Amino acid sequence: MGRAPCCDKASVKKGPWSPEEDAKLKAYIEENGTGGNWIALPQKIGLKRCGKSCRLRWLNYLRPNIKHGDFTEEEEHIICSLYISIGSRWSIIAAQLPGRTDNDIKNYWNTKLKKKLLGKRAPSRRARANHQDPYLAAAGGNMCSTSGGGGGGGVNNGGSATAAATPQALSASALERIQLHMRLQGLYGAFGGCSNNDNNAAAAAAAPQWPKLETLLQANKLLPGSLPTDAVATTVSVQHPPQQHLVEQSLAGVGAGAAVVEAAEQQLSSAAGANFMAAAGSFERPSKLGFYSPPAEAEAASAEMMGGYGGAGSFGSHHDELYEFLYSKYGSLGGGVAAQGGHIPPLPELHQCPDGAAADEKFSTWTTASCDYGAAGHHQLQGNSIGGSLQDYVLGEYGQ
DNA sequence: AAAGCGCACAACCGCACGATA
DNA sequence: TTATCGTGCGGTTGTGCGCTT
Repeated sequence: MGRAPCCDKASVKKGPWSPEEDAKLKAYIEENGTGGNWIALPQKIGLKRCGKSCRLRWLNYLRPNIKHGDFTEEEEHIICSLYISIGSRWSIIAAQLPGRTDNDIKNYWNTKLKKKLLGKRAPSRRARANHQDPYLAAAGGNMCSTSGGGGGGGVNNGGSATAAATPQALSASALERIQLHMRLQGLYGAFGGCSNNDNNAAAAAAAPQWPKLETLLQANKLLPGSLPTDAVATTVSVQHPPQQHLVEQSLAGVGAGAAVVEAAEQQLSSAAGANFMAAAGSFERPSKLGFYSPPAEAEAASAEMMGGYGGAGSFGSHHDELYEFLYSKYGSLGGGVAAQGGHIPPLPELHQCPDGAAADEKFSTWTTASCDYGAAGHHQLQGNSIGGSLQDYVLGEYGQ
């Protein structure tokens, strides 16, 4: 038995909202709130709209303190970092950007930021149906393989990879995240052995370093001088104090640890942070994260990864297909090849929250750091080594 | 001038989840 | 325990505008 539709589709109005409808909805909610029932709301105020449509209109457009357009460089950086970390969880990303809606960020990513970072044009709708993006192919397909035949792709399927975690099954989103990670790490330079010269050249030509990274590095002088530049990773720390919402970006080098992050927070709090603080009150923590439930194997990996933090049982860990793929490929999340003499150093691991606070809810990520929603404004940077595994994967496939 | 095309944004749709009866 | 409902999320589609040919 299918579920009943949320409203009578025949009698509800669709399409753009009129100013009158907006005014009605806004006035009512400002006066009475939603009443905890979006479905019933349109009837109460005489709108021929679906409750879900009302909710969307309010959240994305009519709500106070909504910002549209003009994303700052800091916001772009946060979006990019979080996209690599957690994928297309737009509501979580939006929660880090006060005044921004998930829809806004999603649109901005799909129409501008992705192209800007990956140096590609979004395929036209017409072309989407049967066009494979060459860069995605570079990241997860057969393009650069020096050993595989056709069809199977250039990814080693050995080990304990399961069907669900095979590279063929990796989504475009996961492959995009690999690409972005590589690009931010400058890993495209490691593709010397790539067999497809045309695509390799295209990738190199279209692979500018993450444009804001160097700028931020120079502006904030966060890195110890001894660190190699390609050891840089981006991290994002997030703070949710009750009275303020502060997002800070930091750049941490290998071994720099909490002190560097803390210094970054101090340096940036007067700049980027101030902008976010000005928007205090407009931020709502997502009440539901909708995390994908991992299989037992990945759950065990979580416990391993979270060693020292009390095990998986104390964490609301988030896993995704990329995480599972890397785990199935390496059996653990520690960097191996790259860490043991590879010319690209492992990513930094941050094992300590800058303020040492406990967090009540966390989601781990496969990148170098994750953002946690902490109780009472606490926050925590959680390190892991998935970035190392990712580098192993990349180097193993393309760089050797 | 008009058609084609790409882009940006708004809105819709289906699904999954949590709450509750 | 199960069915139902409301809500939230992410992917997709619709639409209007401006630019190009």
